[in-house]
Amino acid sequence: MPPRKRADAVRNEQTLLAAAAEVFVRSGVDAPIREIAAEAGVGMGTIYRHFPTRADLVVAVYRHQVEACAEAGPALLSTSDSPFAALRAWIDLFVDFLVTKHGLAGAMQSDSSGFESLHAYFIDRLGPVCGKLLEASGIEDIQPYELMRGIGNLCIGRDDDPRYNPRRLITLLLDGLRPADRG
Amino acid sequence: MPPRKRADAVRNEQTLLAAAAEVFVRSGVDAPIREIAAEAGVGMGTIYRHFPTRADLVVAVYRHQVEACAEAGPALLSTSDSPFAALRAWIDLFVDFLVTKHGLAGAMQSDSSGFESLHAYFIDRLGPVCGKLLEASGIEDIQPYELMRGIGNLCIGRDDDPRYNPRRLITLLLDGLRPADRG
DNA sequence: GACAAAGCGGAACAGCGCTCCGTATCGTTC
DNA sequence: GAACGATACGGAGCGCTGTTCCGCTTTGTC
Repeated sequence: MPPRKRADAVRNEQTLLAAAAEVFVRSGVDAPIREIAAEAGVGMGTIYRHFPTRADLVVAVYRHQVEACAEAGPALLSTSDSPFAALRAWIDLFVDFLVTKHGLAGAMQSDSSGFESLHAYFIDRLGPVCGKLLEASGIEDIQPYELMRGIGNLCIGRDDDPRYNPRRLITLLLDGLRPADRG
Repeated sequence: MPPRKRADAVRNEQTLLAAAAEVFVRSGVDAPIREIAAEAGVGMGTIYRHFPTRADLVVAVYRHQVEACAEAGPALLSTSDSPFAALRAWIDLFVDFLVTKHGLAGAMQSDSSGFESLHAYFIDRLGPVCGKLLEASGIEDIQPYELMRGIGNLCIGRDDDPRYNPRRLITLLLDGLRPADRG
């Protein structure tokens, strides 16, 4: 078994998560590592030891919310009027999540350093959930990966432009998917 | 009237355009300025003098193709079976353009330095064209800005993943827009 | 208290955008 | 073709990033 972690290491990890959450809100998930280190009052080495890649840090900060989103899938399926309504509601949650975390949607598509595995994490955790909802809705025109990536892409960019509302486009997409005999 | 440009300046500008086009293909539109400078065999100062921002360079390289796309709008309208078919064909051209220029779709949404005005250029030049096509198709659910940005966003990301095909999603979007009585 | 082991800090290096100014080239004038 | 101002060029240098690496500190244990 692995040796128990030192107390200061545990403390620092918590401090870092709180600091990162704060900085992500203020400056987006692309914020400089130095800024997060400063906010936490630790050195950069400490960040890299606890979270080797940027994606690790982002995942750690948002893990609870991703988990909640994943668990909401089956729940919605059992409480909604129809499977398709559940799908719509779930996608609403997903979009809420993406648009409230500055730059997260962009980071997921970014091929720049540190973010590669973010994409994979979201797909791994939420893809199957989305798949169940699609299946229950009888939608076979599209795979979960493609739908989620498309939705993620539509959420990219500044959200302060009244001319662009990703939800409208996502609604259109979903309308295109809904077979005629479903609500 | 402005003084005539020096011969070496004209020569360099041409060299730079050719070099940038080459590098954009090889390394995407995010390629380091130094790489373009090296390819052209000039110093970085020369690039910045001719093209003060990155967007200026990108626009200069692709101006002809954007122009062609803009002019294709009215042409398609007069040769297609229906206005909606023209819209679809035009969007196909637009998507072709975006997916063949590595990173261009991403750059248009990028809020990072140098690319801000790219977005504006595309909207200014192609937005009205798209607007005409929407109008002729009788589509009032969506504005050209929103549609173009949505399409652009859907084209973001690596294009070597068989699981994700932006055209499928764009087709769905368009299906959602097509009123029942149109082809 | 002593002593590994674990963890920490931040200097240092590399890559990038962008500026700035000494130098080279051009076009013109005689 | 020589001389000279205007124009344009090159690239060193600055600031900001990510990332590594190692001497020093703290911790847990005996």
